[in-house]
Amino acid sequence: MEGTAGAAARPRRRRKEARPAELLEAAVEVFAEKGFAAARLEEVARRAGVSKGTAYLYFPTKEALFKAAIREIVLTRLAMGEREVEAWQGSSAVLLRRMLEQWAQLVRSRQGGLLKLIVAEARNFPDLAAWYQAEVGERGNRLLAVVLRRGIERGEFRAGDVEAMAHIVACPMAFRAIWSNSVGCYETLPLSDERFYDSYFSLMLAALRPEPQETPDTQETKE
Amino acid sequence: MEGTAGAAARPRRRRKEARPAELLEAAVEVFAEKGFAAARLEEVARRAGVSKGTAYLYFPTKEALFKAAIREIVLTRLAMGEREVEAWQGSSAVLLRRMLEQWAQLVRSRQGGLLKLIVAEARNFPDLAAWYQAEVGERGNRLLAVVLRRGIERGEFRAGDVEAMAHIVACPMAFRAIWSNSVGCYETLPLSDERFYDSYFSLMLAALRPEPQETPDTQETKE
DNA sequence: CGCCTTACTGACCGCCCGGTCAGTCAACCT
DNA sequence: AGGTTGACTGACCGGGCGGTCAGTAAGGCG
Repeated sequence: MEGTAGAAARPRRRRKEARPAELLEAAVEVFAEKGFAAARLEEVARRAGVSKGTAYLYFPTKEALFKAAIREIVLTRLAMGEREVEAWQGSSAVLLRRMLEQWAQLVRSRQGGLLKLIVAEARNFPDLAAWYQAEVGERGNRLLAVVLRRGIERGEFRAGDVEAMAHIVACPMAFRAIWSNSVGCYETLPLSDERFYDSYFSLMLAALRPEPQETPDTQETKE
Repeated sequence: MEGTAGAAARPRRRRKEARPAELLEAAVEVFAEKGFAAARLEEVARRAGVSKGTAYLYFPTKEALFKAAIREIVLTRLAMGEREVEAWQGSSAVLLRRMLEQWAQLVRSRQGGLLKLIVAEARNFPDLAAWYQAEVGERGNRLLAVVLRRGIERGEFRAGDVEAMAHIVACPMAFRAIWSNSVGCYETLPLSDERFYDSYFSLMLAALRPEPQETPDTQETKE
């Protein structure tokens, strides 16, 4: 926070402890904005309030800084969600909605561009892609699947291929995370947050609703 | 096709007509793989079976080639869809499924990485982002909305915020288009195409299904 | 068959940025 | 205060790539 703002006329100061975190935060911002290759280390350093040389005191290469930034920011978020799911007492629909809303909040934050960054650089950093898929993608999906399974057992949701359903339920959020931090940055999104989330939750809950007792496909075509 | 494959020991040939298209195709491939900044013009030229100098005979700068490639590839696809929707006679659910399947096919093609490319470079090329949003994103969404509106009028789908619903229905496809051309390139996707599409179609059709006649939200409020 | 046009080549240039390191000065110790 | 450490700086280097252009030969024409 401090590095980003007060870069002007700063007297040279020694702050060994705070530097790495400031650099990582600045790095995620710049990398998410420009992509790895187009990002300039001098700009990362400037936003962190130090000179380029300083960055190299803490990270040996541009690539190391890049990977450290992603790993650093990503962790510790799912753990919170996992704890909440375990402790939850109320209805599964509300739990589901709560989780998605927390994700939405993350998307709007400073680090919202992270998923886009991963996607953009996956083919240049296959090891990073594999790590992300396993450690974040799959783990998040498992968490959602737990919620769905719980809802099915309680009779709130209809049964089905739980993991696939979890994945598809997550897709609109994931897509919005990517889109609103790329194309949506310049062209205002055609769909307001409110309309998007209203329709999103209502469609997903409708999709998960148990089948009606009679055959579902339009016995009488109303009109 | 010819440029990509037979680059070895090619005798120098004059083919003024075919060059631009070959260069554009190679360009989309390389740009989608590496991103704009990391892509090398020499590699684009090599895949098109020519030398770097030749590329500059047809496109003045790297950026011009980049934008031409995207615009070229993107167009003429929606028009087909629009014609099909207009002429369709059968059920809206089948039409919807057909459209999504055609999109899925496009994603698996050589140009599948295009959406990922747009997303990755949007912040470096704001004008391109705006153009894409308006000319492709919104137009595609309008097309889907037409299908939904048709389904609602025929009593096949439930009413609602049609444009928002169209957007959300499209999200899983869009996300898969991006993901399978980035992270999914190296880590095999945890969900097979078959499972994904099965659950996708079934969830979306369930979401669009008209409300049951009794009050939808669990007549006895448990919890 | 020889000449001319021009599509095509690839060696070359200059800039830009990742990475280095000799020097500087803030902070702490005594 | 003076000395010492080591966090920090920024000028510098070298390589790599976007972009150029003088030269080469394919192909058409008389």
